Amino acid sequence: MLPLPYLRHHTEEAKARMARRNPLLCNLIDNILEADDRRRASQSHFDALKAQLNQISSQIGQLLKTGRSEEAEALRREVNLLKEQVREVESALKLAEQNLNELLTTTPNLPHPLVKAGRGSEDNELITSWGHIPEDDSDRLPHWELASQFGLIDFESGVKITGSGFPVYVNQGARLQRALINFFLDEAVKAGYTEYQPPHLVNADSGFGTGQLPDKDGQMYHVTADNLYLIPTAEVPLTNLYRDVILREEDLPIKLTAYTPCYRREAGSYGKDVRGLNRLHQFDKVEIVQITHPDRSYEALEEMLAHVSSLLQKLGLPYRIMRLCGGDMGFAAAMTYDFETYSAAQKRWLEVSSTSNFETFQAIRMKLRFKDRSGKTQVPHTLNGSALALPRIVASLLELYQQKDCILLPKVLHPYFGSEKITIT
RNA sequence: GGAGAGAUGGCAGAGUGGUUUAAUGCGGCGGUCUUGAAAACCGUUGUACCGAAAGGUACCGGGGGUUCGAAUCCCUCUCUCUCCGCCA
Repeated sequence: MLPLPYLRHHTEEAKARMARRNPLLCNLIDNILEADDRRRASQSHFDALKAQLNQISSQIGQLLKTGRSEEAEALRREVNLLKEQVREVESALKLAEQNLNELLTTTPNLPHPLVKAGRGSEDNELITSWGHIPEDDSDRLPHWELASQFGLIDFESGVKITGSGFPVYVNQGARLQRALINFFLDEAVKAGYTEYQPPHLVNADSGFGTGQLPDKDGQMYHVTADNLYLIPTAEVPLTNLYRDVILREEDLPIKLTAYTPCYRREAGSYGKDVRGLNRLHQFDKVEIVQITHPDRSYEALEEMLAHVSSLLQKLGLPYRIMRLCGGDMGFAAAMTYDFETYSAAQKRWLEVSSTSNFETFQAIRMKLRFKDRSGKTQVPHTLNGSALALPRIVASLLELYQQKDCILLPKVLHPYFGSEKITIT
């Protein structure tokens, strides 16, 4: 949710920022400000009438107490007109609040001034890249063939027991998942993140808090019998731990991490882009989340980028970092960096991490605040990033490190995997 | 799944129609005292909104209703706890 005071006092700046997402969204800001004016007028009107009514009510109380019931009776009759007015103004106020709320909750975040205007992924900015893309390559196998050759993943059984997009990891494939999860979690804990195991189902309030609802209703699996949602990312339960909380300034920054499976319906995608591990309905991911002082959130974002980079470097995977343009960013983000690793057989880049600063957008929705040292209530910034999402890492690893009869694993994984390589069994 | 109890401020816990701007205790913060600390004592201590301010309004799990007036009465929903059943 956008901060109203900022919109009021920096309207043109806000519109300029919003235009980076889509110029057509700018009039949303005017609509919000108009709705807010109407709401405030209603509020004043209501408050004044209610004050009058309260005052008379307590007068009646006093009169009754001192035995002057005739006067009380007279006042009681008089007040009916006022009461009718209150009723009308109250319903006007509720309507005004609803209007404003509807607008506020469906308006996306303002991109940071550094974010380029643009429509989609073709407008994203390349920030940096690392590692060497192999060029030999005619006989490199794609990961789904390697997975089958080495007996790592049973896609067909997944289809049978659930449906497409639900792979079954087998034997060394399952062990590799566990190795990567443990490696990522250990690295996050080393970097100061507190490890959590949150629920995989969340209620609608949590979905709303981080901005998945109402924006992405329909992309989450919904358990209708209990009105719960399967998490699309650990960001949702982790960040919502701090929903409706007032922190102290010295509590910041808060750094959280969790491994969870992620569940996404991803309706309407088919074809070669979703082959193998490219796009799944269920996948594993280690997530990192930070809650920071508003003055330090972009430092925290840099720190998170460095953390994710170090993971990829330790795995030896070539990657590049893209800063998303306004049109390609998610609903709640003010700035997003995507990490993409190179798929040596598919010869394309695969997104393995998305790391974002949401500024106050989620915190306002969640009613997350902190008291600064002077005792004033302020809104902190929230950030999160994948560190990392497993399937495309596995795809890149298999394709990059494949040999004729084995797949050599990067050194950091040896102790986790219990072996230096994946072999044919 | 069955039966019962309950939901009040950071916590505990009063309050069943009008000095409740929610008692009291604990905790927190400030002060007195002290070499320092503890104890004791004094003061202070929720959130949001409207307003330049003075001040006002709302909030006692959510929503609705009765009433001049609701934490308190009525309806409804949700959640929590206890016991039983089932169960990793």
